[in-house]
Amino acid sequence: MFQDIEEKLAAAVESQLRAQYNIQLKVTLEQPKQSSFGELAIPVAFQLARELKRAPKQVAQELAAGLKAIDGIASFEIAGNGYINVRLERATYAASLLRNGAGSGQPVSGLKTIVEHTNINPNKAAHIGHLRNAVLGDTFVRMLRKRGRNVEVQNYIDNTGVQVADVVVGFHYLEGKAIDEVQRLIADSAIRFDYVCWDLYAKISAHYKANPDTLNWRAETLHAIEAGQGEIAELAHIVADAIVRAHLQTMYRLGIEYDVLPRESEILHLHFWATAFELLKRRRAIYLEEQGKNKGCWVMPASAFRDQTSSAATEDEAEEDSKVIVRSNGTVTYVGKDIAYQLWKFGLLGQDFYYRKWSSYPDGREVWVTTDRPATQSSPHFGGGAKVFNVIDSRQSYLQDVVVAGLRALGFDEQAEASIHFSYEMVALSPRTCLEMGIELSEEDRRRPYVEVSGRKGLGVKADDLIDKLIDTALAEVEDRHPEASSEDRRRVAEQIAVGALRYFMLKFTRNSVIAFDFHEALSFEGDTGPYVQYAAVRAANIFRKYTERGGIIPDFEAVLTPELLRRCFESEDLWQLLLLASKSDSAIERAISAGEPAHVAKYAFQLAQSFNNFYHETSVIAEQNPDRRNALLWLTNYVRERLLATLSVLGIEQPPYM
RNA sequence: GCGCCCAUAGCUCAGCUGGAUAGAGCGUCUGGCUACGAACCAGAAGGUCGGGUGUUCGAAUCACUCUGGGCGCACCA
Repeated sequence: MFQDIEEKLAAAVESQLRAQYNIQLKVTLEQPKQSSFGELAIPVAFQLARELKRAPKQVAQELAAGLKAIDGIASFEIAGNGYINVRLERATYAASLLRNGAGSGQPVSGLKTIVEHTNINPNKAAHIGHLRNAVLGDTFVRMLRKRGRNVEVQNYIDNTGVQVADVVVGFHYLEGKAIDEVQRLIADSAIRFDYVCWDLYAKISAHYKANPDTLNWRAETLHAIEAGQGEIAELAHIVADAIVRAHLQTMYRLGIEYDVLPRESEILHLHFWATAFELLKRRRAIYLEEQGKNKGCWVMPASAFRDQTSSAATEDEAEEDSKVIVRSNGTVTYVGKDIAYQLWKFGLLGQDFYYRKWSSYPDGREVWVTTDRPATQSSPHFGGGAKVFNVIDSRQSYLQDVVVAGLRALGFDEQAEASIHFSYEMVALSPRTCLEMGIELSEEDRRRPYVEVSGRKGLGVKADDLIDKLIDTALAEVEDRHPEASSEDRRRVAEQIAVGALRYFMLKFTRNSVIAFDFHEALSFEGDTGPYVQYAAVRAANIFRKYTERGGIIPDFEAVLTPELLRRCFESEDLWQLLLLASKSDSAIERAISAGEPAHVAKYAFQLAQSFNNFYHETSVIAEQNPDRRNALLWLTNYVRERLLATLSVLGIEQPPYM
């Protein structure tokens, strides 16, 4: 809603600039420093002043005088040394919000955007680092979908890599377990298979370290997996599938769903790489190295993915920096497979996977998984996106650069531009949390600001443990506050609060700040947290519940709220500011999309909740004696509630029935 | 050695792509529950935006540099 006014105003100023000064300029609008200055500020006079070589204030005055009246805008004022501040017609604005209702998102349209996230190695339980990835990705997807983008969610499964192989080594060589024994572990509901693998992975990693000679187990296992035949390959499949199921379950606890699970095994078996390899060779994007340490490998020259400015001093150095794509033994590296996969995402590979349905979510969404056998079911069409966001932590930016360079070297410049590494910093552990968890720290680590999670060492906070702990903490509080509710009911509310707290916690930090995970902070439900926002929504809902319980009738707002009534109501600065902020929800989401920053949505939700809580405290709605004013307050409450709920749903957070 | 990221209140972080007097939350101190339930609200204290130089009407924001931290730079993924 707010965007409409912004667009109208910017367009009016731009045409005025053309008419008055014959200048073509893109006008940007700002929020005034203080709300008392008005609703919008135009700083364009500063830019103009330079070109016209005149004082900004004078230019602003001239420009403002020339601006014609715009519907919905009350006044232009000159302030500071050259701002043009804009005031809206409050009643007109409120009336348009009243007419248009809250709006219900945008219809889906346009070219496909692919968002790839989660991508956890299917060899152990998910941890908090994976949660950041999944919550960021999922929220970004929700933002895009809310604004009408056509989005496909992919969760890449590396089921043939070293990490899976290591757990298989653990079962097969270290513990001597046969397939049926492992299957019994998976089927046993009393144990968490992904937790078993978590420990086993740490165990085998330690074993390698103590007995380097046993590393040949890994090589043999990898070989068997790649060949895709025999007991070891079968075991790998069984383990990976079971872990993927566990991961999807963990993520579903947070409301995270996927459309398709592309697997590395299919990239291998359907020979995606062979196709990509031919392309790369034909376009001379890679070449066969004939000397140096990379002799016998197919490599991509460093010049393809490094800045030209930082070119190596000598050719030898350039060779050192080039990236091996195919090893001297003929096997392809991870990056090579990733180039093939990225090509497929854009529909550039010229071949496709087969698919079978993996499962369905309660809301009806289906997840499909790739297979190497012709399908028996007809599936949706996957891949072929126009834009691709890869949610991958920033430590892999070098590899992402190589993938993009691969596209560019093949002449797919447009797709290279449309390949976005949606990067984020890692989640580490605060030293305090390490101590709480009984993790021993060296003197050096203790002084660090944070300690890195390590799957190999089994060092980290498991996602499900954290969720369980959050639920327990919330449940204790809910039981205390609502002894009258049934225990299943309280459990459900505690779960909603836990998810709200966790998702918000993962989103409140901007992407490039390292999260030093701290239990004390993550388990907090006060202040800048998800439950704070949920609480505001619950309070708004309570007003309506209490009002109708006491026999109040909710009027037809459009019929009873006259322009005069709206004008009087929003003469109050506080009420007006609340309405205004609520009306900015879509524009907040749109801005967050262009900034690629889900944290902005979380911040907005918090501000709106804060503003509403203030209103809630200051203004009595139900007890308001004047029926006209009461109706206006009820409408305002309802409007804010709808915007708050819409924003929460973009964050993947629900409003509990009570708190 | 090369590349990327970070440094803002005691702590954890925002700061809308260069704009007006730098903001939140936590913590500390003070005050507010007859209920639209205080997981809340109000107020106070707290800052040389790591240091320096530059760019211009204007810098937390851009450039350069220094300091201190983090992460990458495999024929692992």
